[in-house]
Amino acid sequence: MRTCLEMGEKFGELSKKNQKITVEHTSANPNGPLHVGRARNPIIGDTISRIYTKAGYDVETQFYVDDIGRQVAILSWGISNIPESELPTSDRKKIDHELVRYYQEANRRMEADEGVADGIKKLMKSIEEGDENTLRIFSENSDKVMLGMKESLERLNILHDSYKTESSLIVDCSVDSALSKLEGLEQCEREDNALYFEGGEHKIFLTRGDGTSLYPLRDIAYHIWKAGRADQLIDVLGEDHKVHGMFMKNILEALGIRPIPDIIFHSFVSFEGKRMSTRKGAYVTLDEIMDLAHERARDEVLKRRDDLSQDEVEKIAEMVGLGAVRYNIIRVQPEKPMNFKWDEALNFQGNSAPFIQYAHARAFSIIDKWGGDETKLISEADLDRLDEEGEIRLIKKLAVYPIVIDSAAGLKAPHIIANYAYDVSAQFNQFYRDYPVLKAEEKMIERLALVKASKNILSDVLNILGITAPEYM
RNA sequence: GGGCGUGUGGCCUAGUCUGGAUAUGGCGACAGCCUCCUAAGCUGUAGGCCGGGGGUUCGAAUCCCCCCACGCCCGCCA
Repeated sequence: MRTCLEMGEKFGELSKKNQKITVEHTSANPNGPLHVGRARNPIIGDTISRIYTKAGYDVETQFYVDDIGRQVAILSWGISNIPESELPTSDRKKIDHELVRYYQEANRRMEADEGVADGIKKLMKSIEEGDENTLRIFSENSDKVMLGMKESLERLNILHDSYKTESSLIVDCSVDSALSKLEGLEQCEREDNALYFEGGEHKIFLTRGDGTSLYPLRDIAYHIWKAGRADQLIDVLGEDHKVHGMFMKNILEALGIRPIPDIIFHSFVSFEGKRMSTRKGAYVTLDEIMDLAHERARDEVLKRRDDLSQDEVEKIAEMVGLGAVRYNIIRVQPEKPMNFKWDEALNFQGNSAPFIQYAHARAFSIIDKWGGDETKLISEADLDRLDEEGEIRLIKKLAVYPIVIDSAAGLKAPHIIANYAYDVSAQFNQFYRDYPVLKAEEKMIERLALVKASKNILSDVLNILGITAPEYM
């Protein structure tokens, strides 16, 4: 515990590894707003990045933008061919919400009308032929939707360090160079001039018969590119990419590329038993749930505080509401299926973010009321005097923090951090109930030191979860 | 049909890699606790043949085999 106090926020930080890790996450098709089904990916990716940073690695997070794929082609066709007057009104004034209407309507028309399908095919073809005008249109549309997604992610405290567009891999010939490497592989063969990789009983097609690239090839090019810039790669992918991921690793291995990515697969968040779909418009958007969480949190704040300014109320509502959303998703192992339920996502009690935030606020409040010199706690406290059961239990809980970081990183299991945060909070709340601090007959300094150490860890662990630690709530 | 994953009280969940003693918590329900540092808290009660069956073992939620249910994938889409 002395170490914990002396190190402050640095406690739990593992030795510097001098290793660069690139974490790829989110990488959602820029065709519309992020929905809750997709939100699991960025939350896992961002948390794992923060865990690795804490574990001593140099982490870069990256969003792989599919700006030339079919989804953007459909979106672009819609934007160029459908007048806004033929669309339903947008559910909110936000660029990704507005543009997704074109995507959805284009999908509808594509199914009903072969001419539309052909139009979209034509777009795909010209992008593959390197038509600069089409590329410009695609990137513009993709950028616009990305703007909206970034805004949503930022609100959730998720920022990518870099973005890599698929088109850039074609333009700089990374795809061509990957292709020539692959052609030399004995597992690669051609069928009607289309190159494929033979893996078990599966054929993974890398190019079309006309020589244009397919997603697996471009993804390999991307990973070769990434491998040249990092010591370790982590990808966060949905479970629908399992086969793809496995073959990509095999292919990279066959090419002798290193590092091979470690892939964290997560299952989807379904809604009312069904998978969410951007195309069909069957989803709850991330924006929607963030707004609702904020509102719910505001109600809760107002229920118990009448002494705060409106500004303060809104600030707390944002911290608490969004914390609840992030926590609810990260607390469960990635591979477990989740069924989205409003009352769980907006749960503010028990195993939830507000519970942890509340413990932090309590700890902060004690230190704040005391108002002394915190640095003195380290030198003046005789920590051996903290020998009562509840004190010892809390100290032990705090002490394992570095081990928790290490195993969460090693197992690539962000939910371990969430569970730990809950455990510390529960233990702190029991300590809070059983042992007076400021009114302690003796041991006040010692207990203050323990409160301070708890507060440090709580705020640090919340930070790893990307959740704000409030000073009061 | 094949591959991968998931299955733990009414609901959600930890533990499964690395087997160990009465299986972890939460929500909900019920019963309590604010003259005392924030009750978004705390305490107690009820609720579980750990999907089913077989096996390995002194010992299995955990390892092996079979089966069942659910999800994802099985395109010259991504």
